[in-house]
Amino acid sequence: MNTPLSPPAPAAKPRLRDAEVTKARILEAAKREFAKNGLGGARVDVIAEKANANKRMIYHYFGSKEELFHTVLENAYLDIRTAEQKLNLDHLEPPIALERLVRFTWEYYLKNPEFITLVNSENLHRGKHLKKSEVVKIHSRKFVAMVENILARGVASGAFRAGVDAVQLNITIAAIGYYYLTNRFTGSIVFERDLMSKEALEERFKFNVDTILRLVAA
Amino acid sequence: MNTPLSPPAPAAKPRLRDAEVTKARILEAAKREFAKNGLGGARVDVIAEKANANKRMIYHYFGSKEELFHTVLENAYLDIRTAEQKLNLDHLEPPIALERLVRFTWEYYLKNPEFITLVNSENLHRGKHLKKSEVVKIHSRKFVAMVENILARGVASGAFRAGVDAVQLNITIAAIGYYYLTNRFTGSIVFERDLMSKEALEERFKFNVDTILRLVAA
DNA sequence: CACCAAACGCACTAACTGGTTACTTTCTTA
DNA sequence: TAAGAAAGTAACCAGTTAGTGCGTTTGGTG
Repeated sequence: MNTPLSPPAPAAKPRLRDAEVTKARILEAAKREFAKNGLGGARVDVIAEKANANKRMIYHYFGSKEELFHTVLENAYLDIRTAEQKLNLDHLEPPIALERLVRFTWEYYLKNPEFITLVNSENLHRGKHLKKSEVVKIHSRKFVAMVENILARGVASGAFRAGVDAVQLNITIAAIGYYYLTNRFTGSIVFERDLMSKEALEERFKFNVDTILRLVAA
Repeated sequence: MNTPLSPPAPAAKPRLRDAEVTKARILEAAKREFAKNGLGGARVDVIAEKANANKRMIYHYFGSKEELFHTVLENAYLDIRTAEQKLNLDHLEPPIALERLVRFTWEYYLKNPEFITLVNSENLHRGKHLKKSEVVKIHSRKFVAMVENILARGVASGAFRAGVDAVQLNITIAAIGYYYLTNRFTGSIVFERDLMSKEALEERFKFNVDTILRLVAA
């Protein structure tokens, strides 16, 4: 592509107009706005403003508010599934692998609170957008296979009991972190403790690891 | 109040205009509409129509859309807490009591799906409405005390291990049911199974009881 | 460097939405 | 039973919202 004397880095050419960069800015702003207010509560004008883009561009690149939401949601799923695959749990001792997975899930939710809110919003809409995303299903299959592999190796080594369903385990690992964090506001009120203090988060994480390991223990 | 010859039952006088009945109709319609579309997505006109009441009445009785939501949410919490208290778990064997609680929680979520969506909506708004509800806190304290009692009796009888925090246990019991049901749409897509079939629900319930009993087992 | 497609911006609209004004009808009670 | 209070209604308003028509600017290419 580059001539011998041209700058080597592709990023060295900062164009004033760049469709990809603008799209990315819109997606990032949309993720935040959708996460903050839900699909119904999010405002297209606010997304445009936060993205430092013209509202017209949103319709040019994404067609409609719903299609924009669809893209944001799909990206969010692909992001967490990709990160999970990078964990490389297949070569670890099964109990260690499981603890790593519980930790990863917990920390991912903590660092990416938009993920939780986007998923909640999608479920409020009965999963109508995600249904169309074949690519998400493919990635999810790999993820389930990963957990199945850990379970099978654990049973073989005698560390785990047999008969634990990988999907149920997956759901449970997600649940005990997700619920705590998505309901952190009402939870802090109902239980009259700050569920988000550093100590509370640490305590909950340990509790979660304990819950999962006891669940599969031989 | 009644003269000796007047009808004895207070319900025997069906008035065309009854503030309490109208309020109740509005609250019921609002619960459904808020649960279906969230606070932001719900439409006051739709609530009025579904309640078979004039929109003006909503503002007359509740002041604003947000105050209406507040009332609906508070009622939802009071309803589940009241039902929990009626379980009368204090005289049962601790493991039986815990299983009953897991079953109750699961079935309550199944029969009252609006509860989950209302709580999600409230958390999207950072708990701003529930904060004001002192009465909810009082009921919640009783609930935590109930679980503490079960745990203490279980430890005393040797059935449970010591050191399990009642609040963490509460959260976990709620989480494993709540997450499964609130994310039933995306979950059914991602895991490529119908999570809401009769068999799937039965399987999940058993898994949940198992999870909790293993968690507290001595 | 001329050209044209793609990127971008402004100003607009039709439909909607929470909330209100001004009014009528029904119920209660002195 | 008269009268006032409470319940209920219809029409309306001002601000907002997703979505567009159309003109302008930019940058790559022959």
